[in-house]
Amino acid sequence: MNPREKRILFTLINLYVQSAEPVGSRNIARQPHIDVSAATVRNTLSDLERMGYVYQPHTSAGRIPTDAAYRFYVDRMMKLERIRSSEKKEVEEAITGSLKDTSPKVTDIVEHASHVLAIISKQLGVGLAPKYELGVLKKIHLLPISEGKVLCVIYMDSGLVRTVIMEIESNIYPEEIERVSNILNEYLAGISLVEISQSPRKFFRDVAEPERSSLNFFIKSADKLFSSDPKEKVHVGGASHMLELPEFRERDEVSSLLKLLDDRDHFCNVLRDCRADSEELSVMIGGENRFEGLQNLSVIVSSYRINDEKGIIGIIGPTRMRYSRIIPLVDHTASFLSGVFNEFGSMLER
Amino acid sequence: MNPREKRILFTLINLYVQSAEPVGSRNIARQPHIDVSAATVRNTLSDLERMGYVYQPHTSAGRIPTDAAYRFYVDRMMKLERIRSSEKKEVEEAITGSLKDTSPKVTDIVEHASHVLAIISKQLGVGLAPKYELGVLKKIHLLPISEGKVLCVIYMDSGLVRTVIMEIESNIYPEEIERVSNILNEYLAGISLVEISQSPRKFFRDVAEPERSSLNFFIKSADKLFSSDPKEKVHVGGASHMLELPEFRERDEVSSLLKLLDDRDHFCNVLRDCRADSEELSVMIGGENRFEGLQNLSVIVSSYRINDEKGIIGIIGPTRMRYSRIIPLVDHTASFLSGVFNEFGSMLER
DNA sequence: CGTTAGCACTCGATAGGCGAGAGTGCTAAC
DNA sequence: GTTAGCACTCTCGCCTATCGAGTGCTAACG
Repeated sequence: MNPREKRILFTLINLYVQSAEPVGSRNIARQPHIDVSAATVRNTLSDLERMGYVYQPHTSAGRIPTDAAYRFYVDRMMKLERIRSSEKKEVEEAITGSLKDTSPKVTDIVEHASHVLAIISKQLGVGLAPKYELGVLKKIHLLPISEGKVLCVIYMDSGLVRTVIMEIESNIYPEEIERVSNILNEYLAGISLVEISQSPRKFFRDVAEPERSSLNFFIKSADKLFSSDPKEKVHVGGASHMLELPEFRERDEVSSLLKLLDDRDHFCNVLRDCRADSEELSVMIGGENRFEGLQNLSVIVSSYRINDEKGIIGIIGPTRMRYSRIIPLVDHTASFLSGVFNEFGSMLER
Repeated sequence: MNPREKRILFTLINLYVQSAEPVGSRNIARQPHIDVSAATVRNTLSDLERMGYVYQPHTSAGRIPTDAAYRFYVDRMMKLERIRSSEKKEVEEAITGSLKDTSPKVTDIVEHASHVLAIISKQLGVGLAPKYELGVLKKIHLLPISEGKVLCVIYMDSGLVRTVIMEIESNIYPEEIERVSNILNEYLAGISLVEISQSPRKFFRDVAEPERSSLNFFIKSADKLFSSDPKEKVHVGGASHMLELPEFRERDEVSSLLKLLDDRDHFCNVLRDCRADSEELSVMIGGENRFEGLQNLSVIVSSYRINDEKGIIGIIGPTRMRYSRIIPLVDHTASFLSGVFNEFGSMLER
């Protein structure tokens, strides 16, 4: 692609992002730094169309950028804007503010963060809490609470704490539980929860009787204890802003958006899919998304961290989006979240 | 209202609920049990209009029932249908199925229940977890977990257990915590959380030094411990079905629906408002709802119980709704939920 | 006197026609 | 290689005509 083609494509994308309407050659020629006539622009546009960067909704309409054009724009053309200080402040205050809640939870903080992203970007804000079972176990505490029930307090290396109620046979004595508790800590500390839940038995090979058989009640429930919630904690919000955008004038678009909102489980997969590679921030444009409801949408997500546990935060909007503005916004939000969790993570419940 | 007017209004409502289109006199006259001519029906319709039970969207269109008509229908005319056994089964399986999850939580079960309601009714399913602070404290357990942090396990009379991490000054010794724990149990068992959080001091009037001053760290955080989550756990789902309904052909309707979905907090208030009176099941029709986004929607909710704690479950749909079918559905779901919680409540985390 | 048939009238929805405007591709001149 | 000019295309909004569903009113009927 030669410099002029680049310049013209760049201008076309900017104009289309602003107006949401097919951009004509005259309109492009009028812009600064173009310095050629509309006719020349037309020739160039025709070339760009053959290369697959623009298309016409019908003959005798202006051009619209394709997904490929946005991809090229994001990878090779745009210059990221500096995040506006007012927006930066807004994000940071939302996150630090949510720390002041009664017993702030990780999920709640992530929810706040995704909410503020939705507001600022006027698009769909999404947040996914970290997969807690990727973290490493630090300590485990068994606390008999009633006949046949034990409260199991799981301390993660990251400082997170989670409690689970476990059912056991009622003929197990408190002393036995105490003993089991000690063994567990001896053998499981420093192991990630995934590993433990996958094959709990293998860690206790060299435990002899009678401790061995006491362990059984624990092993039975181990997969339940350490496997992830069946339902991941995902938060989506800000759909009402999206409705204002011209791309949602058609019912079908709205419909596929709502379907997305309804099916949380699927939604989680979509997000995880976007983050399958391990770069920090990822941008999926239109058809690059596997899920069909997202064909006309772009997903901009970044991961934040609580020690070994990774979560996802970002926005979803139409492919026609101010990438150069939104990307720094999402990026900053994610890294600020990581920072906060790094500092205060150990005070948080899941 | 004379018998004929009643009969005609009844028929009109049924036809309108089916078709979503203004109902004409000929159409009514054709129906069984009417046995008068279209002209007579027209006269009657004119009377019903003067009484405020029907209206025309424009002259020379058929009639549409008003909110008042639906109210009359629900209160005085309809005969509740028997819940279909297939639907009954669906509801019950969804709820009992969610009990088999890893460490099932009350909120998750309620979410499942509201989800299945959404599916069956093809409308918006809503579920609100109980306000846990209305329940009565049974026991409290303080567990030092690290420098300056105490895990506080709260056992409710209902069998629910909740854990909160509390921060304390780091110069408090484990033995002191133990002592405080004993005092707390002595003085607070059997009291509802609301009461405790409102004025924690008053319960410890006759505690003398030195225990007295040890209690201070607890009293300071008491309101945090026992007050409700700042954010109530509400679940809404099934919006995509709603979009199919003809009432959502207009953008405005969709827009107000999405606004409702976005503002969870407000939404909780709306639901609580519906349930302000303490009847079991309540039906709010269109304009009877205070919140403006609900003017064209009906809310059918019922409360379920976990001992002293009350939650809400139900559906939201257009005023044009099969009340006689939906009401028993919601009713059964709520009472089945109560039954399940009554039986298994003590095994559940919040 | 309540009920009914008949009729004129109203109004929304639908389809077709028309002109304006925006934009293109092509050609020929610079 | 670039540009001006031009014929052509296609959408969009607007207007009009037509159709049909439904009403209210009136007069006749039992």
